Amino acid sequence: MENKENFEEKVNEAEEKETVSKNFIEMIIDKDLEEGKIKSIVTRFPPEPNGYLHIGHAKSILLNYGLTKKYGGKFNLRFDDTNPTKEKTEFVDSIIEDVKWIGGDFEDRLFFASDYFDQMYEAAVKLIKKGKAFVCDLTADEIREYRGTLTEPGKNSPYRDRSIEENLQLFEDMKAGKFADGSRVLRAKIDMASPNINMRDPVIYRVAKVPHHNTGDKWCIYPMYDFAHPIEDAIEGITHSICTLEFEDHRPLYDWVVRELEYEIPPKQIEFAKMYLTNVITGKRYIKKLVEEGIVDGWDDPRLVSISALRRRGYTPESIQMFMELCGVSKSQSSVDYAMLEYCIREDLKLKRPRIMAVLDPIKLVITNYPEGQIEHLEALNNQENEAMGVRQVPFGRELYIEREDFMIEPPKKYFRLFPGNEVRLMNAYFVTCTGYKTDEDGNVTEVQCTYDPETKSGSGFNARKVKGTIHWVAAQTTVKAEVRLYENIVDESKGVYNEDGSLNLNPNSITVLKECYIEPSIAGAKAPDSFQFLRQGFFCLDSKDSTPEKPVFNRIVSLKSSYKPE
RNA sequence: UGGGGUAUCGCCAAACGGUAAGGCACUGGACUCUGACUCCAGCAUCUCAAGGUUCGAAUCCUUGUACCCCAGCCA
Repeated sequence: MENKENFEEKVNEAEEKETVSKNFIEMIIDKDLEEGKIKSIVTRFPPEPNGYLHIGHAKSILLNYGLTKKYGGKFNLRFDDTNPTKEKTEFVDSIIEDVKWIGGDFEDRLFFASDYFDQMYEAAVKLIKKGKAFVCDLTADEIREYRGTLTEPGKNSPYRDRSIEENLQLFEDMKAGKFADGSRVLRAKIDMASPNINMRDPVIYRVAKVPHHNTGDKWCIYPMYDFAHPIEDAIEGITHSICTLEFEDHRPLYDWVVRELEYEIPPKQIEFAKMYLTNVITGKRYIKKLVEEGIVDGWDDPRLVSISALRRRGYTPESIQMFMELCGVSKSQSSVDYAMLEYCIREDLKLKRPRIMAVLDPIKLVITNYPEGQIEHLEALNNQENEAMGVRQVPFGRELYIEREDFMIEPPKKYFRLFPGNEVRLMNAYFVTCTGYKTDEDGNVTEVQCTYDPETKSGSGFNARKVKGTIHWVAAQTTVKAEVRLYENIVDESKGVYNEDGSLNLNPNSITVLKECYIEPSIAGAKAPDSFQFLRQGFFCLDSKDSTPEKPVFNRIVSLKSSYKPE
């Protein structure tokens, strides 16, 4: 009796543990919903169009979008384009493409902060009228001096006590273009002695006679992030404005703006820790340099982790979504092992992609007892773990190519592949026994000779004897020639990311280009972004930039795991 | 030496006062027409440290320590 109860208790406990725990943001949302503060959630991804999106942005997109999927809310894409000196339409287009590709479905809710400039201007006027903002004539340097330091309070601007009327007039003049860039700014009137530097009368509007990618020359004054962002959020009815940790100090200012502007449903800023990945380069300065020096092939070089690079490398949106799910969300700064990303792409692709044979470093194998000129078509499963993917015919003949590393003249212990006298299985074909080999004058193996046993044909059910090794191959006559690019991490953290002089300690083997690879003919007709498992080697995709039907180029997305250790 | 954060396995990360989930990585073993996959087993007597409160502390209190962010008219 007692035992039975214990057992049931344990079962219940186990069931409880099945429920996935919520992250801290979901707890906040649950609470807000429960308390009736909001009826449903609205989130947003607010990039500034000043560059390409990378894996860190992917986390933000998927976090914000994922929350609205979970809670049945709405997700907006909003360009935070309040500084025309840094922004370009080119980036708007690439960001939209990347957000869609990664799976952030904003439906028809594509917005621009710049579309709210009128409302922001009105908001600024409202602050002035409340005596909560003033026009300041101090220069940028003077403002910095007046601001004080981390440990010393600042002091009030001499212009802080201008009358509301004068401020109103001056601000209107700023808008009318009567003042040069940098000559005057609008500042919030808060507290120059605040221990939080962001609260020391922050600048909220500046003059910049620069055309804007969206509003053209309509404006010559532009709002600052700290002022604009809460307004953008409020206008769109954002309930949870999720950003990264470095904005924690800005939250009091965010809340101040929301309060002074008296929004009915105040948006709430929540900060989470950025995603960092091991063994990758994300710094713009470094990437720019790598591009300029020709070390990488642009911002979408497959060794980089911009979204376009990941896409070109063969990562799928699903794999990246799985990755973000696995990583979780928290407030502790962390760096996720790149191996976790690799796990996700293998996991996503393993049942979805055909598994075919490709020889990357070919060496000829001649089956001396196989009829010359004969070509036989052998049936092969496209994916032995997913039979729905069907079968294909693979041509087999007397002359094949096998992987150079699958043959050794003098094998070490536990080497299961081909060596003189040893029998292995040619995958999808026959058992072959090595009978000899040829070398050139330097002793390099140029050809391996075997005999085959017709009884051992794949699928025949032959089981009179077994072999330890199975190797892949392609028939020499029908092969498709391709270039294959093998990638490794661009830096190795265990060896140090930086040299003593501050330059990057690059992995010299981050790319290996193999020009003469042979692939089974079923590959013909494939085009980017198609991807495949090359049996025993890894997952590969056609390169979207360089591959052509005449000269296919493959990128290695990720290798297969291997417990084989040579020696 | 101001303010704001964060510290739980090699790496992520749960646990919300009831006796340290899970994933990745790694290590064994089984299976195998991929040295893959899958399966099975192992992997924190302990939560930055030291005190304290409590029947009971990763969770509360005290005092420290380490790391991250902030002094743009950038976002």
